[in-house]
Amino acid sequence: MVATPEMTLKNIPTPSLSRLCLIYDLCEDLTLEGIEAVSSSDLAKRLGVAAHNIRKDICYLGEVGTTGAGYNVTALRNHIGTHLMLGQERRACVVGLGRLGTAILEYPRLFTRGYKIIAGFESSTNRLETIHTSIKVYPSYEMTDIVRREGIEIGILAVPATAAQSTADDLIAGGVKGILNFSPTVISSDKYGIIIRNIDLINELRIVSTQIQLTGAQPVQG
Amino acid sequence: MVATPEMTLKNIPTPSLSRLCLIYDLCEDLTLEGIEAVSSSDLAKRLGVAAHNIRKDICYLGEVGTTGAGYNVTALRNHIGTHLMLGQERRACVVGLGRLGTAILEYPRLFTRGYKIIAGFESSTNRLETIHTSIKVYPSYEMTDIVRREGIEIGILAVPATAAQSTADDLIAGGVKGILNFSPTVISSDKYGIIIRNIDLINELRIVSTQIQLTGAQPVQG
DNA sequence: TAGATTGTTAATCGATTAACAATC
DNA sequence: TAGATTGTTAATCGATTAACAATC
Repeated sequence: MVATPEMTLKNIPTPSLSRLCLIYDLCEDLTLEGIEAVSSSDLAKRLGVAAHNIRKDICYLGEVGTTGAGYNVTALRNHIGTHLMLGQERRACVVGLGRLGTAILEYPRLFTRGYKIIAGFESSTNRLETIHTSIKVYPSYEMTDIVRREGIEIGILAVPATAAQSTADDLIAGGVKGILNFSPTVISSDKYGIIIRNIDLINELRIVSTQIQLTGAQPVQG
Repeated sequence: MVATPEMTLKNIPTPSLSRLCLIYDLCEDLTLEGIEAVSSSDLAKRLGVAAHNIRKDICYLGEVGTTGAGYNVTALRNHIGTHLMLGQERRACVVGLGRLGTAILEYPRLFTRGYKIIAGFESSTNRLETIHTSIKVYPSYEMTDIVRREGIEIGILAVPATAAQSTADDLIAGGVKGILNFSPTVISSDKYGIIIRNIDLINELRIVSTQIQLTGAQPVQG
């Protein structure tokens, strides 16, 4: 790619960003499988998208492939990792240690993929006492302080809907830069530069349900 | 909305569909809070989007509001529920009963929002013996048969990456129409009418990480 | 060389935003 | 009435798809 001054990484569409992250992780798997070279159509097949879509995504980060011969897996991974700064360890915490929260707290893949869970937080002290894990857990009122002290960048939220927004505010007060919210309500922040992603299990199921209806049977008349 | 023959529900963009499902659930919460009327800007504020976006979404389903007075919460919920057929009970199963799978299996909100978990499946018989729940659990080799017999429409996948695609194929062989995949790999189906949504925890964290970088510090030079 | 495959521009498609007439 | 707010069209913005020259 010929560098154009107006063209910065900030212009990369979020869907492209998501796919680039998937490619980054896929490259690690490919290396473990002993595969050293891939084409855009190989990657496309694995990710269920079109090959030109993949090429366009990679193209946002500049040239890395070889015309006629595809991509070297290691080079491609390094290329994406460098540009999107995915190589560095990220410090995170989990808030809300119910079933979902504890499942995330001890998910081994987090560590192997560069996410270090520094702490867990739970507002119920009774509940807190029943949790046995190698990761340190604290009552929620200590959250803002500990987040600041430990330099935690990302908060993973798994609290009830009613607590979600105030918990998010506390995390942001402690200095987190991003929140991945699994609580069943949309949270937001007006503060500049805070990244929030809302993932609601029920809503994901609802989307699947409606798409089943809409692609299957005839739609109801309006 | 004046009905146009070309305009079917199939044309609704997926992001709009997602927001409509959120509004549907939000209406239930509003009713519980005793709120009977909302404007598009009220809804927009709660969902963190623009008000005209909300109006446009609702507009896909036809008129339901009152010019100058907003929407009746109950009427709006019924309107969305009827058109997207969200009112009916949906039969689902969970495959892969590790920490995440069991957390989903017993998530109480599923039932209250219309999703009935009929069964859980796990390939390890040792693991299967340790699970104590009111929901019936089975070894995975029985999955295709039970899915067919019980008329299960949606499969929720929480298995390791290596097992994900073959497990999905078994679910589809049993007749599921949709799959919500939390396994850390993208799954797909060529079969017409099968809806698949892939949600990868690590990738969601990666998207947050990259967006933190891209909005925060200056981007690296390419 | 011939076949394969990237990088990149242009064209198309899709989604959001703006704007405002209608009207409660 | 005056202020508020919907429904809907048109305009803009964003993302995907098509196409192909370059070249390994």
